[in-house]
Amino acid sequence: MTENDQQAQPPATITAAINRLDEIIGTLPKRMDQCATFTRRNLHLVAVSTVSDMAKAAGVAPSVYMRFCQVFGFGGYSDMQALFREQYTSFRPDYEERLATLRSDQDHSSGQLLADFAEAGQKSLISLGNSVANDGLIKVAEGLSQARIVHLIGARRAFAVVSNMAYLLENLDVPTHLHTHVGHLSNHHLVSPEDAMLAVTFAPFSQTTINDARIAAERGATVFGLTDSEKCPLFEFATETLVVREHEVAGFRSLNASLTLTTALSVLTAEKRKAT
Amino acid sequence: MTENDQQAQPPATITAAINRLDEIIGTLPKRMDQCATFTRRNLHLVAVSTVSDMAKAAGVAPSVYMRFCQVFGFGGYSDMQALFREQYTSFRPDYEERLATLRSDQDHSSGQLLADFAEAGQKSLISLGNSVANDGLIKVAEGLSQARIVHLIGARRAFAVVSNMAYLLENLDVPTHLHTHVGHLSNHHLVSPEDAMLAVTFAPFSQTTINDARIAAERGATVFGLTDSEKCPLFEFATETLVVREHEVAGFRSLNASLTLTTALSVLTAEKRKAT
DNA sequence: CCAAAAATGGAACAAAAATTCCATATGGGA
DNA sequence: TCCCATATGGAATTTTTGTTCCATTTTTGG
Repeated sequence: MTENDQQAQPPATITAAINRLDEIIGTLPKRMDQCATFTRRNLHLVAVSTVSDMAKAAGVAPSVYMRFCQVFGFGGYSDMQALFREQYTSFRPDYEERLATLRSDQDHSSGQLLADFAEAGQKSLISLGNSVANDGLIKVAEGLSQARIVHLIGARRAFAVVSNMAYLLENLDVPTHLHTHVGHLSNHHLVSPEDAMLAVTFAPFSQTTINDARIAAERGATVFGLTDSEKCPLFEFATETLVVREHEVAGFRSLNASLTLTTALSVLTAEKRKAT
Repeated sequence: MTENDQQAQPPATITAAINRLDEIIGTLPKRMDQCATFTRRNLHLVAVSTVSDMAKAAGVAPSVYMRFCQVFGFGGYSDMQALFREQYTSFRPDYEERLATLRSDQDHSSGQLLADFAEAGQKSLISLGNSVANDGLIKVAEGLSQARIVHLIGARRAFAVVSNMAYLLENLDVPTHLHTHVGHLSNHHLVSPEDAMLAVTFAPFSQTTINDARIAAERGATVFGLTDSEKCPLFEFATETLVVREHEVAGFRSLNASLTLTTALSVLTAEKRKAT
């Protein structure tokens, strides 16, 4: 009634909550401010934590955190948590409706598609863990780490894989050359016997990639391969070829396993390189 | 003792849990199978739901869902939930520690590193289920499908994402231009008001990407964004900006969620385009 | 430096959730 | 068809969590 009542209505959205937090931080008593600051920095924890968890993490008593929720405008912790949990569930069709979807299995229009791709990605990552790639992975990392320059080549679907690896290796201070064929320059002369190449190609295999890899091998470089099939021509001349199995949705293969593998490979390579 | 005891030890990782789910689906009694199937498709809900929520959503009694958790190998729902909540909290406390581990530890040179990255990928894909608002995805797909040309731009880490999307869209017969700055040509004149652009940039944001996107917006094109932070400058002028949360291992963020999202987005865009 | 007001932390209490139990239903072999 | 093993759903129980209360401490203004 006076004028400075603690905000009566609670924030209706996460954005509003963040704004309000930024407003009140600094204006609160010590312990309450700890609550506000901690919460501001760990918004993602609210949805999955209990009051005691939050209070303990913020370094205050549960009752203080409780009161903080009220000053914040909520009825209590449960109300505040509800807001943060909402985002995980609200935009989705109702539970019952989802169940129907789950049965009919025909709906491809909305989030089902995204969920399907996510599922395919998950399966790819499981296969990756189960596959025997580990031995080979070490060998390839070893080989790449000893190279003067690491040459990366991959076309079409494989290009995202090699370009990501080029980015990682550059950040890890490993001399890298990403072959792109810009201006139809093939850069074969760049490859020397002290170098190593990683060629990535998935079925149906890119003739250009195979050719370039073969030429690199002929020039004396160590060639490694990454593919999704035992029939890959790289097996004919590559020192070591890794095979990843990607799952697919309606003909669209994911890249999750390949990217995860090459990320690990990049880090391993950089580590081995520093170790020598 | 006989031979077919229900698995005694619970899955220790998300990957193991998904794997085990895929194994047992189909082998369980009707209601239990509903639990398994629903959970498999809604992994992201476990962390923020109660048993009753999950049971109701799966269309079974809470006690059945409870028993499902036990057959699954967990002591109860709480245990299972703990595994899924871990991902929200685990990376908080000792990020430093993990980095140190990465440097010192030798035995991760085996498959541990790969397993860690795979695990991070799984978590990213689960988060994808709740971090991206479904209607945002639809809006972007809608916008891209109506464009004369789809312009894609992304630098550094984001480049793999846009180059993959360019590959997909091309195969789906959607006119696409991937901006690459080869020869320092910026191609601004290519962008017309009938076009749409998808700009991808992750923190710390690429100034070039932001600039090009802003210029495209000024030229009248519809600009959409994909990023990993609410602070992304794209929010200032983009029509719609999607946010994905990627998990990381020792500072290396995965790209799984982003790639999965853009794959779904590509397919959706192509579908909508054909529908008109 | 003192008194009043505000803030704090712990313990008590209430609400909600997880978990178990048991009576009933269901399905598969004799 | 009947019986037995197994599955199921709802209600009872236990545990955990949210919330409030109050004595003690700290801060603020005179």
